[in-house]
Amino acid sequence: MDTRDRGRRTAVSGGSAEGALPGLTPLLYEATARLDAHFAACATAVGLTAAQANAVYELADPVGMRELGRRMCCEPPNVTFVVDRLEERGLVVRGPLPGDRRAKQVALTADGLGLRAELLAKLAEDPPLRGLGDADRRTLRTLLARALAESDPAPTDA
Amino acid sequence: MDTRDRGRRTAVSGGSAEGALPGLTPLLYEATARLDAHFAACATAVGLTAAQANAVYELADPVGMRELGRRMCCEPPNVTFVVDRLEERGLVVRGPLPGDRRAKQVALTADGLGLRAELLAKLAEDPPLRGLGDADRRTLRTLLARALAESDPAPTDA
DNA sequence: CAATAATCATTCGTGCTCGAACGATAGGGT
DNA sequence: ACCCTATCGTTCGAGCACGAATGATTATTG
Repeated sequence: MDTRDRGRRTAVSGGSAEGALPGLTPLLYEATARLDAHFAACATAVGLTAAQANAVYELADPVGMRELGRRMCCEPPNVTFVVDRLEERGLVVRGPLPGDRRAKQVALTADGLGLRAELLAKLAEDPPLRGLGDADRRTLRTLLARALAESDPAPTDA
Repeated sequence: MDTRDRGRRTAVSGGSAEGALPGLTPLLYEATARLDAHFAACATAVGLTAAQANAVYELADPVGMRELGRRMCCEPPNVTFVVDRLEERGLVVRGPLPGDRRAKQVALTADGLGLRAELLAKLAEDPPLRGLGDADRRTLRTLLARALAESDPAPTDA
């Protein structure tokens, strides 16, 4: 269903590297897999791939390719690729970006806007991970934040 | 570093679909991204891609292609692809699987076994997500398990 | 102002992943 | 024995994602 499930390797990091508490890592992977699956299902429902739906989702307003890539969390070549597909289907158009002649501005067409509305509706229909109360969700968020903070993150500035 | 970071779309599922608690979904994605990054770094350190390292990791004993795919959480064509690369490098060999002439058995060579040992050593070196005490880890696991259990999982049987 | 460096989008090559279709073998029913 | 179905691994086509290199434009520096 999803673009590709990234070869979860739940057992890998969850095996010996986890110490005395097995099962945590697989759960993390499973959780993100659920989120991915939900998004991919909504994308498929409106006739898009997950990557394309991601682009459409982020195109609430016209932006340059670069900015779109930033929002999609991917590299420029990938943006070019995905936008190519959307443009072939008439869902977006590339135009000049005012104030910078080397950049291009991507904007949804009327069709694209309609599809985006459909996508948003689908996404809101049945969000996953609702099995927790508000207090539990807060605890979960706190724990995750702490786990990540005390771990070794990617250097904030290069 | 990773094979590809799957276009996280943290904002997507974390935006309106999350209700009154923003920031949970991005944290989940970030956590798995850390795990992926750690694994990919270890893979690169021993001269493998993440997918190849995943296969090598799972090849503790000789298995059929199908079983290997199951362990790697991916589809058969993918196993063929990855095993092809490993076989070209002399890290694995394909042989007949006793008792079933259409299946093949994949086994690590001596080189493959050596590389696997290196990989395991690297993986154990500095496992991520250690920033939590044992009690917090247990809580985290419990919460995740509950969130997933009460959500709508993939149908257990097709 | 001219030369250099930085940035933009693209193209190219490589790798990963999947679904569909294929030949080969295995197993069940008649 | 014979067919029919299921399974095994592979091949093929498509899409996603990245790093490196390119031409066009902008910004900076001398």
